[in-house]
Amino acid sequence: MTLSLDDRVDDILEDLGCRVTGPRREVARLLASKRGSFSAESVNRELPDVGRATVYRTLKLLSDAGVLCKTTLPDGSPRYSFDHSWHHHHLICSSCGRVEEFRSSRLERLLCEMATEIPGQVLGHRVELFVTCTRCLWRATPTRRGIRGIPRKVIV
Amino acid sequence: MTLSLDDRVDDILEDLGCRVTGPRREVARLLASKRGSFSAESVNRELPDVGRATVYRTLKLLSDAGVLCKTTLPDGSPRYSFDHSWHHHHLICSSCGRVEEFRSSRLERLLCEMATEIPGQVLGHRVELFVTCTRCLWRATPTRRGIRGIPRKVIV
DNA sequence: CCGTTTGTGATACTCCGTATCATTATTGAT
DNA sequence: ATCAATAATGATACGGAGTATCACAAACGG
Repeated sequence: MTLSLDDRVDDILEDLGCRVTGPRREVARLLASKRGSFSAESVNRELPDVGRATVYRTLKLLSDAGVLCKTTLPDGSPRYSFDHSWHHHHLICSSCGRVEEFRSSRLERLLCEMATEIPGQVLGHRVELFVTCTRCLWRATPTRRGIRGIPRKVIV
Repeated sequence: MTLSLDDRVDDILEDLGCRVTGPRREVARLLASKRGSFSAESVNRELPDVGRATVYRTLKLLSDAGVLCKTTLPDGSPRYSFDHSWHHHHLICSSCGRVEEFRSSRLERLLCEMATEIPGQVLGHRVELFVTCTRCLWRATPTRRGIRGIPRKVIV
């Protein structure tokens, strides 16, 4: 049973030594209702009573706190999504912008090894896979049988 | 002997079926003098006689043509750098923003394998390693003996 | 050298994010 | 319960990044 952000904000803010305020709760309540990824501007639009600066400040706060994480779509536009606290990477649909998480221990091990061979001090990494998600594939060429039969032409 | 962008623009533009114009040559000449990565706005500032729109248009043109490639710094700000035409990834210095290229066939093979296990159609990928480059490490703790002795605490 | 086509630059706009700053709300202490 | 210290807010304005528009200028093929 995971509490939604809506229920956890107060604790999160207290843990950070921040004040629990109305606007921050409003942002959290809205975010809790979001599935997938969203833009800062959408949050701003959907909360006309909360100042723009406060929206951005709160998103940054929650990102720094590890509650949200920020991704960049292939076209450069930023998206926020929930960070499920374990180290992960993103599967980004180039078509609809949907962001999903993935992780691969093999990938992590390899990157960790590579870090020892790289000049300078490696601080972290980011891996993004650009995909057409199953939903978009489906929309493009709907088949009774699902996505079976669609060629997997992997360009990497 | 590699010709600098300065010398190649005319051919590149002709290959693309574009006209060879003064402003485009000016941008190319400036880019040729750049080392590492740069922002669109710096190009704009350094070429007051070339319109802002033209600068952006030319950068996009050269990016689409595969001459430049666009990276995103950890803070989200875009940077352009030369694309050395082979598939590669970026080593980004979190401290000074310097961008270097790297590639690892092991990494490519792994990502290619992973693509078959991922739902949806994988179109491509992006891997970024965030580092403190040797130059910045050196500036932080200069030693007679170079960067030897600096602990490699890899957080991945 | 002339007309078609492409490119240019000024302007204005959107989005994303931050700085400033006077005003308001939260909070710990009383 | 009240109060002062402090943190947060929202309005405003700004900077960077990028695109749309459109009258005008340049390129180049014939």
